[in-house]
Amino acid sequence: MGNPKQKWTPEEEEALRAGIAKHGTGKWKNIQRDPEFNHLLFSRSNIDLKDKWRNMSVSANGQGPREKSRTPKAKSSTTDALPETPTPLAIEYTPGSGSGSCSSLAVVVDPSSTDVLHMDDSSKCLLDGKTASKYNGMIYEALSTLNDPNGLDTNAIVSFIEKKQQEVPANFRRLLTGRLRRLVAQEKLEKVQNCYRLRKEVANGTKGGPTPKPKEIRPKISPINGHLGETLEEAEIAAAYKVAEAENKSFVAAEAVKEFERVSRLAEEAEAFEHVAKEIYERCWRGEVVMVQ
DNA sequence: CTTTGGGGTATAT
DNA sequence: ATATACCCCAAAG
Repeated sequence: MGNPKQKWTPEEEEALRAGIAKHGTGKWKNIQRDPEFNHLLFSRSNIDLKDKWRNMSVSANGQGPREKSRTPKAKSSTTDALPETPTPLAIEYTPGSGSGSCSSLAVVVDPSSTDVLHMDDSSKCLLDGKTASKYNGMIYEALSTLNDPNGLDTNAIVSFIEKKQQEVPANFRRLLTGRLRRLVAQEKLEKVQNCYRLRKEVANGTKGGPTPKPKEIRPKISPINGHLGETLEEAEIAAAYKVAEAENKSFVAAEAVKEFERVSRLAEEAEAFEHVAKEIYERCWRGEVVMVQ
C-alpha cells in the first residue's frame, strides 16, 4: 500500500531550487527545515528532496529518465556526470567579446508565473499534483498561524483558508480532509479527537524516544534582512552583473544564472527576491564554489 | 545523524 | 511503457 503519490508542484520545485540557491545542493535537511521553505516542503523529507533533485536533474537534462543500467556498453564512468542544472537556462549572456568591455546580459523571464491563487483545477475530484501540496501549504499556514495547542478542526482550517482566498473549489472540503488524512498518516500532523495540529519534525521518530527534545520553537520569520540600499531593480542588475563577471567560472555562473532566472520569476515577492538575489550576489562575489563538476 | 549514490517498487499517465 | 514519487540500503563523513 504505497502512498497515493503526490506529484511535486511547481511551487515546491521552486522552493527546492530556491533552497538550493540558498544552502547549496546537498543540504537537504537544512533546506527542508528552513522556515523559509518549510511551509512548502514540510511534508517532504530530506530524502525526498534529494530524490526529487535527482529526478529533476535527469529529466531536465538529457532525455531518458533515470539512467539505470541502460546502455550497458556505453556505461562509461562519465555517464552520470553533471548532476546539476536541472533547469534549462533561459538566460543568455554575451561575454562582451573579450577585452574589458562590460558584459551585457539579457535576461529572458518567462511570462509563466506561478500563480498561487489561480487554480484552474475547476472540477477535479482527485488530489493530484498541483492542488495536492498546495493544500499542504495552506494547511501548514493555517495551523501555524492560528497556532492553537489543541490543533484545529476541519472547520477552522477551512474557514481560515476561505478567508485567505475568496473562493475555494466546491469539493474543497473533501480535498482538504484527504490531505489532512494523508499528512496524519505521514506523521506530519497529529490528530487529536477531530483536531489537527502540526507535529514537530518526527524525522527520526522511533529513535529519540518520547519527546526527548523540547526543540526550541522560533517563529523567527527573519524580516528579510534590514535592507540592501538598493532597489529591487538595482539588485537585479547588480546580481546580473556579478553573474556575468563570473564567466570564467562557468560553473558558478551557470548555477547562479540558473537560479537567477528562477528567482526572477519569483520576483513578485520583492522580499523573497531580494533575499535570494542577495545570496547569489554574495556567492558570486566571493567566488564561492559550492559544488564541483 | 546527514549526505550520497545506488537500486527497487508503486503509481499515474 | 515511461516518468516520477517514494522507499530502502550501505558507505562515508
